[in-house]
Amino acid sequence: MAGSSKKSKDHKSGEEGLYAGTSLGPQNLALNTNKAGMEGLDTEKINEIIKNASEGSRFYQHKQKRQQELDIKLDQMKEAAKSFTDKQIKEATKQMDQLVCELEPGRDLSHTIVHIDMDMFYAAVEMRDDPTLRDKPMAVGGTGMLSTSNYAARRFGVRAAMPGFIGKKLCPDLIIVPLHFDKYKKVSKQVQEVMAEYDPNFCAMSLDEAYLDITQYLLNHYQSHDEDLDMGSVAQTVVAEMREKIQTKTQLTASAGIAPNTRLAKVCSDLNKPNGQYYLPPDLESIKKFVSALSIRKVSGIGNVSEQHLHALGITQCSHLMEKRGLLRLLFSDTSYHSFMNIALGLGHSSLSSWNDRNRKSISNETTFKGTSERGTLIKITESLCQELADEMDQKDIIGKVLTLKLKTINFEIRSRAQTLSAPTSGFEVLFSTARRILLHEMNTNEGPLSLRLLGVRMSSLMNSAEAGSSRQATLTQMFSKITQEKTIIHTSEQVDDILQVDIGNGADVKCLSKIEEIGLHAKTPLESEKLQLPSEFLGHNKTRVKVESGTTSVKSFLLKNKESFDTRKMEEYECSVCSAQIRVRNMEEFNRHLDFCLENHASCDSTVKLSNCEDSNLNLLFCLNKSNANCRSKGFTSESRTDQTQMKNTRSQQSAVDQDSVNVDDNNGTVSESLYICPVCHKEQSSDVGSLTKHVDDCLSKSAISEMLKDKDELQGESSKGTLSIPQKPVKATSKNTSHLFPHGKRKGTGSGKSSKKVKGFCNTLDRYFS
DNA sequence: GGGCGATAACTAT
DNA sequence: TTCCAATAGTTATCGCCC
Repeated sequence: MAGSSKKSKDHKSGEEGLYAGTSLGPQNLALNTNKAGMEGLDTEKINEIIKNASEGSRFYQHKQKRQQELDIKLDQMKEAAKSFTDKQIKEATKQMDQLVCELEPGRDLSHTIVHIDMDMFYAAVEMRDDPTLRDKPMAVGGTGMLSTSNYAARRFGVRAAMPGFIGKKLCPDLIIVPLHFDKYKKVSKQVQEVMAEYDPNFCAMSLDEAYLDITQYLLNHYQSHDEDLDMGSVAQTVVAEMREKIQTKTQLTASAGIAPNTRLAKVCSDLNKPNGQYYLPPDLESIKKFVSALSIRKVSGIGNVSEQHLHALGITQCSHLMEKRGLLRLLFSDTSYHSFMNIALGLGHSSLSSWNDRNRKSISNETTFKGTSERGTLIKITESLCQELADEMDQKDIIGKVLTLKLKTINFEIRSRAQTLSAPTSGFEVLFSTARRILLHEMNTNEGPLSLRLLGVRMSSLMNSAEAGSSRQATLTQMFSKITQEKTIIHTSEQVDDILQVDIGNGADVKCLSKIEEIGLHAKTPLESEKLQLPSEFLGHNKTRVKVESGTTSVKSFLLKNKESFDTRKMEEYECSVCSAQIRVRNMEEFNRHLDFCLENHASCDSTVKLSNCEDSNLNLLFCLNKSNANCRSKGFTSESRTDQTQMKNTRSQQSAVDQDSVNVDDNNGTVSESLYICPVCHKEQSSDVGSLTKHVDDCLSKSAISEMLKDKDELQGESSKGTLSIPQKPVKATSKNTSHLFPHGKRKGTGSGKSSKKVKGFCNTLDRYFS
């Protein structure tokens, strides 16, 4: 990064806009020299080469645009900074002093935290295995992107996260070795074996990086025997010994930082690289001295953008954070200025337990490809991404509830579109149909053809599938047993609206449900449980939405008794601008889903009638079934009325009522190439005869279908370990596998505050990761 | 107007 | 010639509801 270069302009004045607008190109494209072995380089020359190699490209233009946007923000921030009165700054400084008083007592100097970082790990492994590479500039990766480089290459400005072709421009003799992950994993395991001797609960951050808390080790091996020992020296000896063991075992060197917390240990490990270590004594005086001289960019969590924000205020080293604390308080969000103060004070995690307890929050799969706008190709890529993601989730026993599709246009603009599924799943079918629907919607609503170079699928709101599966299984089992007992459930299409959703936590707010399968029974208090005649295991779900079936006698009587307190929403009718049908919905969200569906199907295949497998495909179908909507039918929407079967048969050639996920879709034009009928309720393949299908749908929605499901109850339990539970439209994975990895539902933290107009918007970073 | 869920966007390594 | 990844975590913002 230019910020640490002696020759770069930003060193002249922290108030200047760094490289922005200079002949060296946008600041966000400048070489980041914040890496061991990259000190004292001729950054001006290197940046010129980078600029020449990139200029004119879409990537360069994108970076320029982003930098211009950032520059505007930086200017606004500087203006705002100037506008504050002395009184305001004084007051803010006082508030920050108060914050310091609150933070300081949390300082814990009793732990000895070690950060181990393998030197140029991937490159070192390759050099070890091929001695001819040792004295030559080399990097590991591909022409697309380099993962790491050796020190000889770093002298030319070649570093990680740099495209290979730029590396070649900087150093024509650069040797690029492809990645061999299996090898790195093996070596990493060897390193971890050594670290485990010193702290069995060490926290691996990646293949080449880990934190250890050696406090207990020191106590066990040294302090308990001799209380007069200089524990600082002992810690250094122990860490040196550990590094030696690593080297003996792997023939690779490691560097280490020893400090009272993780933040400081991380900074320290970088100071004497390669093959060195740095010890920061656990006393306030040493820490304050160490931190105040520290460049802000050396702190983990402060990257390019954060650095530019701070530089704009004249803050280049950590001591400036303390000096300008009043400004920081006035300009940044609560989260940000809290983080800055923690950094300024040299605070961080002194225990690794909270890190070890971390749960995965999301899992994703993405790929970059040659830019294309071809629908079929993009759908194929999406499909393969979903398949891989589903497999990985199955392997890890995870299911998720929110699917996010990430798109990067050929101009490097990134978009993400998320959809919350009605039930957590890892099922490929749901993932793909949802991702595909989002993709098609984006393509249809984009101005002009949507050309993409990257697609990604991400699942979040994760939970452990075994855990979720067993609880859901219990719920369903309970539900079925209740149904068997009472035998009063009536499910016909007309009675779908009778399925109610009771939000007990909010005082029995009953809403009509459209989906019969979305049933989960929970009660908040014993009284509510009693009223609903729910088994005790449904207790304790605070403010949990309760979805009940009106046909269940006990529930029904409860609902009737309390009828007046329920606010049953009315359906409203809107005209769909795509299919011109009058659509009955409960809210705009439902209507939007209908619109999405119509847009997708109308645009992708005019003459082909399809039923989307979108979340509300049942709903869409039911609306149309009930309304016999001619408009829908004529506009390519599955709308055959069951009272109009003749007409439906006439449209059979139009592939009525098919589920896209289960038919062969010719992805090049989005039309259905083979006729297969899938029941939209139970998702099972049905006879290709439309009349039979219609009857089946009727049956599926009726009592007999429920009875059939009841018969399958035992089977459901028995097959739970096989995976997908075939409940209508709810591919919920119900596995009985045991796993030690628990994934409780990732609960969102409160939303950001600090909405003052003078706050710098968009300043969000991961600083707070380092504070619990 | 605060709490909260859903979604988009940003940032880091 | 090529023309800048993959993965994950956090924060911002909006809209709904009470």
